[in-house]
Amino acid sequence: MTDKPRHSWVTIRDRIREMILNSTYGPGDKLPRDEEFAGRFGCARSTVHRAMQDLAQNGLVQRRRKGGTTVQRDPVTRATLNIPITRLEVEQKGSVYRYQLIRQSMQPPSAAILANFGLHEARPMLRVEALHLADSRPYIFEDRWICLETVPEIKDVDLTRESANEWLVRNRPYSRCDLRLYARRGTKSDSEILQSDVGNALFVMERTTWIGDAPITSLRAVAHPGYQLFTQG
Amino acid sequence: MTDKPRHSWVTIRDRIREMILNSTYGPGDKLPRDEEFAGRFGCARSTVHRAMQDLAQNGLVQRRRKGGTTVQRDPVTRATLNIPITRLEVEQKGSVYRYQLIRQSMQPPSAAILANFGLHEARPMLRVEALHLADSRPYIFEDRWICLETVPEIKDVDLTRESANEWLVRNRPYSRCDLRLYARRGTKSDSEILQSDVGNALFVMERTTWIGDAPITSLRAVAHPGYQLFTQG
DNA sequence: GAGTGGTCTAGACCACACG
DNA sequence: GTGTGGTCTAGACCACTCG
Repeated sequence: MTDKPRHSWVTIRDRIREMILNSTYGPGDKLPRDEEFAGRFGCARSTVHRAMQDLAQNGLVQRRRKGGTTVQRDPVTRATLNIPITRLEVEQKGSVYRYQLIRQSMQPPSAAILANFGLHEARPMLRVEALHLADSRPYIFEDRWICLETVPEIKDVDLTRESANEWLVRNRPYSRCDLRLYARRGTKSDSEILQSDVGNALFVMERTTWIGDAPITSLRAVAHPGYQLFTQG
Repeated sequence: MTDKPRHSWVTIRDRIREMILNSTYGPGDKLPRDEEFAGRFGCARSTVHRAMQDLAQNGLVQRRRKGGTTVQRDPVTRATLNIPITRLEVEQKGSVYRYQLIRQSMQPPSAAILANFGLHEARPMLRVEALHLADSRPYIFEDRWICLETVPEIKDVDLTRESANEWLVRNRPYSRCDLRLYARRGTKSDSEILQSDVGNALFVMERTTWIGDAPITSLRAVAHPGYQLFTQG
């Protein structure tokens, strides 16, 4: 039955948030300086800073040096997607995972892939097409390009045994990730690979990653009909 | 041409990340204590803490009191989606936004909505069906339920003028948001509202929000064919 | 130039989780 | 119990940016 410490940054955050909610400070308003809040709450400035850091991260306020802290005028809904390794995703659903390499070859990247990376000149890349299966049924088909300059070791990996997805996630942390999600009607080619009806609604995820400025990989993953992507757990 | 301060937490973070990348510490390995790193780098422990906070947030390491810091065994790709107010999304694309209220009524929530909220008993809710248009073409159709106990003021809002989306985002910050994304074939009803062909692939976003434990709203938004959802800018 | 947030430090204590 | 991360403090200086 212990109370929350009066000066915990969580408490401070909730108090400030409460003031925003009850319109003590409305959208676009400037909040008091951190130091002012610190004095008012009887805590250290750094505690207010920690609270503000959290509010800013959740998009409720905006902070600028000299400009101060303002209540976000047009809040955005922020949601964090956790995209696990496909094998683990399948296994966590209690299904048996299987993986199948379809094609693998060195290719000059298509214009679309170059655009994803924001590159102006072609670089040597490895293209890998593979299918992830759950209980022997097609789960996700991925068409992936890997930059050989950034990831030369990939040439020595046996991609018939381990998926590029898994190897990369385990061995090549990225510093930036672009994501694009959309729905698409299944083509004849989709239907053959995913064993689904032509014209079915398919969920598509396009993902491009970099380490620093160096491109790592860009892929289009097409999921089986019925696939859903969630936030959190 | 100023160098980055030797003890900036960003520098410390990059150094630690580098050690993880070059396999000084591999997946599952335990990292030295923060204090150990601090001594090694010649900085304060809190600086190491700040660096670790960032690495943990990006899913590269996992931290536990007493258990120490370990390199994440199965990294997850984390992507943050920014979902703006629909009106702003449309306007930022340079299109003219229009909004159309289709239906509005008090209704007992369906079982699916109750499940979204994790509620066991029905509560009074307002159901709002509305269409967002871009350049007079259907953009997103939303079917929304709003909990009247949590948001009683919504009864006094003129939803023919302002969308529930906009009013809620501006006036009801949330503390928790669940998101579910998937693709679905358009039904006859979809095709009429969105003026698209029956059977088209539609992108669906289901979103449920709470403030504390109190349910705010739960909605299903169906986008026009061709809609894409991005990360960041 | 000057005001505000961002960071770094050194030290203290707390809280959780493992043995 | 005990070790580790989490937090809080007080103070100093830095860096961005607005006027």
